[in-house]
Amino acid sequence: MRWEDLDRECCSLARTLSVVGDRWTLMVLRECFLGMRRFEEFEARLGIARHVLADRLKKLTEAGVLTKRAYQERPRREEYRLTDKGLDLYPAILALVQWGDRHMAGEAGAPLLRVHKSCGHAMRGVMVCSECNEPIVARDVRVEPGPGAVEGALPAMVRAR
Amino acid sequence: MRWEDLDRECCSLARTLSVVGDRWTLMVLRECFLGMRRFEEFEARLGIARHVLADRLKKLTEAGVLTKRAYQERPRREEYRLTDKGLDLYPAILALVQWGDRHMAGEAGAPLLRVHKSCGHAMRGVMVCSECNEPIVARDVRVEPGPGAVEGALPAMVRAR
DNA sequence: CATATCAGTTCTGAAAAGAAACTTATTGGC
DNA sequence: GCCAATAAGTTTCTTTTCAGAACTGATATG
Repeated sequence: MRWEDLDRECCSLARTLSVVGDRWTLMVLRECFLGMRRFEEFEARLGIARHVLADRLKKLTEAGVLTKRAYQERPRREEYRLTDKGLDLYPAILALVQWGDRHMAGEAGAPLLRVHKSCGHAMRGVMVCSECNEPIVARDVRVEPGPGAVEGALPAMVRAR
Repeated sequence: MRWEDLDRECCSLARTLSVVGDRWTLMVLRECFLGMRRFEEFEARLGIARHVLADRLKKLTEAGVLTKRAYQERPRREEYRLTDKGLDLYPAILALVQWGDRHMAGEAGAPLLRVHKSCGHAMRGVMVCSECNEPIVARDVRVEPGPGAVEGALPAMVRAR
């Protein structure tokens, strides 16, 4: 299976991974969320091979996650910014970071704290149910075919319920 | 840079990605959250090469995300289950899936619906602030050095604030 | 006019993935 | 007893992708 074909799969995770399901891509996005915008910033901070960085920035731009805009002419220099679609990835990246804070940090603790500007507190993100506002745990969620479901693509245990 | 070294990086995202930052790994975890446990189930549903699957299951087990347990002796057959550490990845995977539902689904809509068993409603997960319970958007979060911070590892714009 | 900056591209060897056959242990049918 | 089937891998071989380093091109600076 080629990863480019994943965007035609009937699975939102596969479709998402066809865009961001790559280590370097996610690391580049982390830098974007920390305010980085320029090619050399990404390179210096990540230690990524330049052609891989160029490739990831191009793909993210084509996918509409980043936009490329000139920040100066003569010589023309471009920078990359998150689009609204890109900014929407924040919960996913925050969830991954928090899992690392919790399960992969040493005794020292989390390397970064996040402060919610609007309330002023150091915070964690908590996934809650849009309907009852209670925190979500995996065992409390059941899956059903949705409007975009394709026959045969669901696992037997989902169909059976 | 080798990805195996990422777990020693001073960045929780890098540390997380050293464990789950691989397309196949995340697809395997999706199957785990859908209730799959056996080697052949993973293989049949994902179309993954067998030695790649064996490698990912081994790494996830070593990382403590899955546990291997025999579901029968003679012949001995093993299955893989999510540990608590693995179940903790649910918010991250849900966030990725929902991004796909929102930005990558066709006109047909999301392939799956998720039902919150405890309240009975079809739901989305919403990332809210642990302190004020308001939904989190990227622009509303500021980063500060945490207890596990390492000098020089923070971007200039974080140090400057 | 040599050097520096920034955003890339090109080249080459190494690592990882894909496809398919092979292995091991055991049960069930003929 | 022998053959096929099942499940969970392992091995082998080929193709693709990746990492590292050097090179390019437009412009500004000393």
